[in-house]
Amino acid sequence: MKGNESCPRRQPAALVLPAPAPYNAALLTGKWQAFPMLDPKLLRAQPEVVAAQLARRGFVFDLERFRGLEARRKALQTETEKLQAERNAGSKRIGQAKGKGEDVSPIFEDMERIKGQLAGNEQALAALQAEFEDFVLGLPNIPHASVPDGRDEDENVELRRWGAPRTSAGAKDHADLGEALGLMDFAAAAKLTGARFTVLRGALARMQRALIQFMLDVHTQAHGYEELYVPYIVNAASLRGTGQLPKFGEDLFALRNTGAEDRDWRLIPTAEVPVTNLLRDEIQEADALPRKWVAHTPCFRAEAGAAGRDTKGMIRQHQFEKVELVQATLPEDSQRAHEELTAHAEAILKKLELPFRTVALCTGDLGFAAAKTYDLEVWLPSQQRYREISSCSNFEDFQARRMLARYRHAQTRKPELLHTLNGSGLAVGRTLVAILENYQDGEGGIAVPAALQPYLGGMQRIAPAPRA
RNA sequence: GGAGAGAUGGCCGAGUGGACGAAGGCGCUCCCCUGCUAAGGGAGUAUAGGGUCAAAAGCCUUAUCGCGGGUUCGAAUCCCGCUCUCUCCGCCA
Repeated sequence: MKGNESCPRRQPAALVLPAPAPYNAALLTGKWQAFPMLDPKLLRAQPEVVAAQLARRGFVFDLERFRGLEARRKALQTETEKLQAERNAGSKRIGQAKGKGEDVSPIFEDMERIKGQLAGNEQALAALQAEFEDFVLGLPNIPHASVPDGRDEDENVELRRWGAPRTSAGAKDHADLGEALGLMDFAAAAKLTGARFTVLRGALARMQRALIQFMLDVHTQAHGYEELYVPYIVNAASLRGTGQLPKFGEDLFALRNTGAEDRDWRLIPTAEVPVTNLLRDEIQEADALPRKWVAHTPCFRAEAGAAGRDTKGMIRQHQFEKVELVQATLPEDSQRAHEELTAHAEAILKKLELPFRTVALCTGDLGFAAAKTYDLEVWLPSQQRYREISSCSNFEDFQARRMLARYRHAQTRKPELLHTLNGSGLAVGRTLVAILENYQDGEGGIAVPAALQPYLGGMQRIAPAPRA
């Protein structure tokens, strides 16, 4: 999920950010994490550092508002807790006095006063804490130090290319190819539902299923992931855990008639949500890490802000299939795991012999929850350019903090936040698109990638429909 | 969908409105004893916040016994609503 849309890229001239605070090595290379960002302790201790780091990705951190909220919270909370302590002590004294048969009426007078003050205070504090939480939940993750600075996708950095792209003109796009084969039907889907859906038939429907099977097999057998089957409907707590809520509710399909008034169920936008949330409120033993999970699910996205983009074909749909990789690691291992997970996604493209490139997203293009992201972009001959087919991100402790996903430190035996990562391995619909376009034979037929043939009963080519 | 039972710490399990963040047991950690793949003895062992501190330690403090409300000076305990789990009936892939 990209969060950059809602992050203003230009700062108003009136707002002058303080000079970045001196690089605090102790804070940034703490006992178990390189970037303990959005840690409330750091937020309070050095909000300017947070502001400066978030500014890298074009996010304006409202220092003044934060400081105001924080000052009010501190005063109110201290006072409220003092009153609570008085009340608790008073109650205890009543119990003790009664046990000895003493008169308790003077204590009661005192309690009456405390009770009155507490009622108002507790209400005000709850409201203030809710406001504070909203503010903090709206803060995106801090880019990792290795993420290149930049404003938008034009400043992403290409890391490597693989394969030889077909640069000759005349390649048909996947929608034309699929419709000509009679195996891809957008009109039928529009009748059934509306725009941005697809009906696949025959060999293409089967090829999509084969791709799912193929990807799952590679990741479970060659890359060591455990396969999961998970719910396609999740609750709000799960969406908050991975960062989709509260900020990106517009991108999600919400369900009605769920059987309970206050039940807030949504269709998953990615398997990341149910899979990563398995860790929510759990403490892993250190030797159980890394956890490596792979799941195939359909994904549902409202595409609220995408009107007019990629309107033709299967590139941007409300419903698509994806095979998702998720890892949970020790903090010190997440950087290495990120490289590894990206390589696992790349392996699928290589086995399918699809030309692609790997880019490092710049700070301005990073998703809301990500500290660092590599996108894999596959070559689409009809567009003569690379298009995203996988996004592999390291979230460090950002999701873990929201989810309270922890592990027990081997030495200290204390619970510590773990790191989470995920990546598409791959987006299946777009993989199908890429195969159609890259394997078109110029006569309306589509060759089947060698790696996929065993999953299609040895089929080597999808032949064009006979002319009527 | 109908009827009933339940939810307490890593696990099992006790808990009379007041000394309960919670007996006891298991597990785990450390120590002692023991010449030995055993047994015994002792100590410790929930989590998340806030304050203080340059920081850590420490100290002070709040909250948490499924979740949310309520009664009360005081709630694991009483009342109401909800969620989940289990059993039986019905329906169903």
